Amino acid sequence: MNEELNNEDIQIVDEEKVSRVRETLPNDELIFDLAELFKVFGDSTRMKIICALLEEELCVGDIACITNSTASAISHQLRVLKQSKLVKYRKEGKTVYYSLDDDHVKQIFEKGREHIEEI
Amino acid sequence: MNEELNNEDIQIVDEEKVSRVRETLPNDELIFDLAELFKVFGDSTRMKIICALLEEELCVGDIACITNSTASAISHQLRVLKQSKLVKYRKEGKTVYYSLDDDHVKQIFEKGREHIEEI
DNA sequence: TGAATATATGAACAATTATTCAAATATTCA
DNA sequence: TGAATATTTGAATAATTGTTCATATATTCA
Repeated sequence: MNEELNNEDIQIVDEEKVSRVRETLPNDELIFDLAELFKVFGDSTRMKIICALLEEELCVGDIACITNSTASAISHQLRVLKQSKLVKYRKEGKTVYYSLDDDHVKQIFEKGREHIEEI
Repeated sequence: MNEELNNEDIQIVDEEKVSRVRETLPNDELIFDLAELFKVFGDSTRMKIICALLEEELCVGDIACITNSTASAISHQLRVLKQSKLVKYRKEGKTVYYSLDDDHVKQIFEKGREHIEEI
C-alpha cells in the first residue's frame, strides 16, 4: 500500500519528523508578520533612521540632514516605520518629531549587532 | 557670515543636534551589514526555514516538505542563510543537514515575536 | 491673506530579488 | 559502471520596493 502516493515529484522524506516539526511552526500569519517586521530593518536608510532615533527624538528635516538624504525620502521611510509601530510621532507647529515606539527596536538592533560583531 | 551656506536646497536644521547625533551613528559599513542581516529575516520562506530549524536539524528535502516549497527554492534560500552565517550544515552521504549557527537567530526571532505580539 | 517653512503623498523609474525550470554535481548502491 | 537520489546552480521571469520629482497639505507669521 501507499504506492499511489509516490511519483517523481514527491521526495522520500522523514514523514514523522516532518509532521512533528510542521506542528511546531507558528501559523502563517505570524510568520508573515515577522518577515514584514524584519523587512523594515532590512534597509540601510531605515537602519540609519533607527540608529539616529536611538539617540533622541528628531524631526524629519534633521533626520534627512543626519542621514544625507532628502526630507521626501525620509518621510516615505518614516511612514514604513510608523506602519510597523516602530516609531511614534508628535507634532509641534510645522514640525513633526519622531521617536522610537518601544524598547524592542533597540533590543532587535542590539541582537543584530552582536551577531555581526561576533563573526 | 555663513550666508553662502544657505540656498533653497538647504533646510534650516538644528546644526548642533544634527552633528551630535551624527557622531553617535555606527559607521556606514556596520549599518549596511545590519540591514543586510535583517533583510535575510525579511522573507516568509526564510522565516519558515528558521522556524523549522529552531526545532531541530533538518535536511533540504525535509525543509522543502515542511514549508510546502521545492528543494530548489529552499536550496537557494539556504545559501542566503549560509552567507549570513545564520545556518551551518553537515553532510551525511547524499544528504545535507542544516541547523542554526548560533543563538542570536533565536534571540532575534524572539524579540521580533515580542514586538508583533504586543501590538 | 499671502509668503515661507515643514512634511506628506502619488506616480514613475530603476534596481533588487524570490521562484521556476532545466541542467549539473555528488553520492550511494546494485 | 550506471541508475537513483539529494542537492546545487544559473538563467529567466515576475514582483516588490526605494528614490526622485512634482505637487499637495499644514502651520506660522508678517
